[in-house]
Order: sequence, then C-alpha cells, then structure tokens
Amino acid sequence: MSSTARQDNVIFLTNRVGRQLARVMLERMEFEEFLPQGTHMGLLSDLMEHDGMRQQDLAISTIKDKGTVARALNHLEQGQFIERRIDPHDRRQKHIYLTEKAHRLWHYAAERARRTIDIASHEITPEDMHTCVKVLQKMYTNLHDELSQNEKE
Amino acid sequence: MSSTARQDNVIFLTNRVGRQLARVMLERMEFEEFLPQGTHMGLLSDLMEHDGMRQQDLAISTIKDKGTVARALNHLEQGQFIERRIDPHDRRQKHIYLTEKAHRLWHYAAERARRTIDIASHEITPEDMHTCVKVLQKMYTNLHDELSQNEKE
DNA sequence: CGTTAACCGTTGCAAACGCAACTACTTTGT
DNA sequence: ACAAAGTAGTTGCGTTTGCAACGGTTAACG
Repeated sequence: MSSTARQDNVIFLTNRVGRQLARVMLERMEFEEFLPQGTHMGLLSDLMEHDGMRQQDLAISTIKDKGTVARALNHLEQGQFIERRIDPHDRRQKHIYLTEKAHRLWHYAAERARRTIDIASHEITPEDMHTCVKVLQKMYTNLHDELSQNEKE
Repeated sequence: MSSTARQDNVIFLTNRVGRQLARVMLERMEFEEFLPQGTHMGLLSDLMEHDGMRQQDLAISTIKDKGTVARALNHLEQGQFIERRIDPHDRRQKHIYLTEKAHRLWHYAAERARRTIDIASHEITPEDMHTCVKVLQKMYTNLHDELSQNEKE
C-alpha cells in the first residue's frame, strides 16, 4: 500500500478503483427474480440519460465492442429491461428504450450507488472529488478522440 | 457526450477511463515474440514496486480473483517474465520474482504508458491531475478497507 | 499429540469480453 | 439505375474473469 504517488499509475489505478466501485455497489444486490449482471448497469446508466440511443452509440459511450453490447442487450431485453425499436428511416439502426421495470431497477440501484460513493469518498473534500470527476471526464473525451482518430487510419 | 458533471457517474466513469487508458497504451504494442496480454501488465506494475510479492497479495492489490491471478502468472511464467519460488518457511506460499526479460518489457512499456498519459492529460493542469490521482488513491484504500471488512463477517 | 480450523494456490465452470467474419440495409459514384 | 463501398447489428471463436470446490500445508486448541 506504500505506492508512491507517481502519476504513472493512473492507468492501473483507474482500472482498479473502477472495478472496486462496481464490486462494492453490486454486493448483495438483488432485484426481484432477475438481476442484470453488474456489467450491464453501465448501459442502463447511459440510457437513463439518453433514452432511445442507438446501439452503436451505446457501444461508443460505454467503450465496449458492438458485439458485446448486442449480447448484453439480448440479456436485458430478455429480462424486459429494454426494448429494441428499428429506426423507421434507416432499417439498419435500432434504438434502445428503457422499460418501466428498468426505471424501478435504476431507482433501487441508485441508492446503493450513492452509498458506495459515500464509502469511497470518505475523508475526501467535495472540491477534490469534483476536480477528480472533472479530470476523468476530460481524460474520457481526450482518449475518445484519440481512439476514433486511430480508427480512421 | 453531454453528460452532466454529476458525481453519480464516478463508478462508470472510472471503469471506462481505465479501460480506455489500457487500450490506448496497448495499441500496436509488440514485444519480441511474446506479448503479455495487457491485462497482465497490472501484475508487473505491482511487482516492479515490490519484487517477491506473494501471490495472495498480488490478488489483493490488483483486485483480482486469486484464480485469475494464478492463471495470469502461469502465462507470464511460460513467457519467462516471472518466476515462482516457494517460501521455505511456509510451503503454501509462493513468492513471485521478475526476470530480466520482464524488466526489459517494462522499460519498453513505460514509454508507451507515458505517451498514453500525455494524450489523456491534454489540457488538464498538473495540479488537477495530481489531485485526481490523490483522490483515486484515497478511494482505493477506502474501498479496500470496506471490502476486507465485509469479508470478515 | 491429534483433531479441527484456517490458509494459499490450483482447477472446473459459466459469464462477459474483443476481434473478425457475416448479413442486411443504405449511400455513393458513374 | 446499378454496381461498389460503407454502415448497423449479429454470430463464432478464443481469452479473461469471478465464483466455488478442491488439495496440500500450517496454525489453534483441547
């Protein structure tokens, strides 16, 4: 635990903290008969903000392969958390909509998420936490740009 | 991309940024004949700081299942990046040591890691980045305490 | 002592992932 | 108008992962 505070570790640090957060949040989580494997919560998170997103855009924002997203959505659809609707103007695209059940799940999960963040942010000033989030978001877009740029080559 | 700057998203945000960072770093990475799958770099990172760690402690610090670590080490051992040595005082434990080859790999990877971080930290002030890392480390220990506490119950 | 409990590492299994090949549909260019 | 290129989503495959069960080793305690 005596890790020097060198920035070199951001790469591994973010990975680890991310997984820890998810793990603590999902611990002992149960929702009716069906519990969407924690991994899929990220999809719901995005859909909560932009209901009706296209599958493609979901893959981009969650940084997952489109195949992975397709299968995750199969799972969520089977559990009746989402609904796929084909775009009438472009029959290739599908838009994803949340069901009422998903909203109930999210409401339930949000509580746990808040508790998890409380635990994680113990003894961290709100200002520091805020800049941390700000920095993460900036890194997110920076890397997003880099990745999409590389794709074009 | 219009994500509100609410802290609620730290959970998914850290996950995503973490995966992005790893992905950018590993892009087009090649090392002689054998490239340790990026996932295993975290293990090397820890070993660089504490050579001779026990397997168990590696699992704890990287937040991975001990089974996962065992298999990853098999892979790294096969590639001659690490060496397992049984503790003479307790034959259950194994200590992990890096080989010279691992040091060469790390040197090679460190360059790419630095470049990746440069990309990610574009237009982020060093102070903000520093507090971000500080916050992540604090969250890490906070969550670590929480997890080990839950285990005891 | 000797039995029981705790511990570390390994292995079986099912879920999730990324990559790449494929299908269906749309846009582009001549 | 038609062939060619491009796009969105699905599917196959091999790898990584966490969980749980197991085997061998040490510690705890009557």
